[in-house]
Amino acid sequence: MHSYTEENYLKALFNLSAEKGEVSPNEVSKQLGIKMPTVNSMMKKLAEKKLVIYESYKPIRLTEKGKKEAGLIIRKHRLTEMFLVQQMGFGWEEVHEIAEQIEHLQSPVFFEKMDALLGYPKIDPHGSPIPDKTGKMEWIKYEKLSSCKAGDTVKLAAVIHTTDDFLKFLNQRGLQLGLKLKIKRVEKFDGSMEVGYTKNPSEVLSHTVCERLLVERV
Amino acid sequence: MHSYTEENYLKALFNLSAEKGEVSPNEVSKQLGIKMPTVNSMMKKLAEKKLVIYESYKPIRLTEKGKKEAGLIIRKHRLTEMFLVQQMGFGWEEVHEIAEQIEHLQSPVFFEKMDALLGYPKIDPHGSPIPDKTGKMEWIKYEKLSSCKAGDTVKLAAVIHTTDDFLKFLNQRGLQLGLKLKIKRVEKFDGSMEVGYTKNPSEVLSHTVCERLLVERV
DNA sequence: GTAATAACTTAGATTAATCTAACAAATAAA
DNA sequence: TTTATTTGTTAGATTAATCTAAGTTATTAC
Repeated sequence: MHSYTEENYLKALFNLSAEKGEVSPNEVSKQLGIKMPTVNSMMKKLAEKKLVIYESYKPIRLTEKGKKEAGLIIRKHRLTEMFLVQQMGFGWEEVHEIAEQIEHLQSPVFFEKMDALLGYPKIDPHGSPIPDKTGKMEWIKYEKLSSCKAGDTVKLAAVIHTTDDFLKFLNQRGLQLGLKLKIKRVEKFDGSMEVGYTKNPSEVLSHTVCERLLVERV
Repeated sequence: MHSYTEENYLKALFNLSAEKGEVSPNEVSKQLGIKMPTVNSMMKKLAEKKLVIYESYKPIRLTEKGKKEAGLIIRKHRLTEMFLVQQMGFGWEEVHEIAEQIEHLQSPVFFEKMDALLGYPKIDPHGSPIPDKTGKMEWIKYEKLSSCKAGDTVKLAAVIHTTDDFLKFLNQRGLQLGLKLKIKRVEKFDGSMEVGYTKNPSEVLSHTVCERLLVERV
């Protein structure tokens, strides 16, 4: 359908515009590590194909068609991550790079098989929602750990900004999805938190970390 | 390392030159569905990279380096086919197309994991040997069914020229690897054979089919 | 052994995706 | 509000992979 390259732009646009619904060429350029003039001409091309709405000096917006296409690529990415973890035994910090490649495969049966083998999962190994077959995706309304208070007990539901380093950091501390955390103390001046959980009665997490952990109340 | 395109040329060269050790540009052109001038310039490029030996109006030969690279791609292809059949439940007629894409992924860990999960298989689902980690591959010396005689009992060991149609033909007749066949009759004038096996006491196979089935004596 | 055919090569054009250099517009700072 | 900075655009070049058209070399057929 679309080229490998176009798919990567669509994905970047989808992720970057998630909050505001629009992105600047500059952001896309930085995200993909591609120079602005290249982004510019690609946006013209995607606009031709009715995947984005784009006018000079105005922000870029995905069309409905563009959102759908992007959602379907992200679906393939997240299904793949789930497959790599659940069926192949990879760690959650290892799967992103592989999924970046597999997401571009053109083979509906392959992804349908994955989906079926996994029992039609709704989330990926990091707790991010897997878009449905129409490309639509919805985040469950989790709270950030950073917005919780001392005394709260919560369950780790998702991780955002999942770089390999961050995931390894969590691995080292035995922090995984589903883990029940008791918030023991919140440091006012820097927002760091002391939490306790099964394997570790006292762990201090920086504000930056707490901002990246999404939790459910228990 | 090499581009997707280069990899496809290497694979084609490997397969086409398997018997004689050399190929003509014309054969490559037909195999890949690419016009001769394109093949010509790609051969110059691969010669630059020391992957092939090529001089005008002479046949093309892979260098040792070229054979190794090609072998490693075929390794990835066949490991993938095995994975798709054994771990994901695909039929042997469905896997080629998917493997054509996955073989180009750049992720050693991914293929190592596959290999391990499969128990380091030596053959793919069609009985073709999987090259080792150095790209080397050896065919076990099977016999063609067509070279057997009435009264022989053999075991189906591999299938060659495995088009989807042919594999579906075999599926319909319950012919699968490992199956024990008794040769009941060989028709002299057209080389067709009547064979019997568990599910089917009498099946007539054309000479063309018998040429594509490799067997071991039992 | 020449002529016809097939195979091969060269030359030059095209498309996709990228870049740099230079210019234009919008935003931020003074 | 003028200037400086950042952001965005245009123009033109580059590389990889392809093509068509035209010419060249081998091979096959007579």
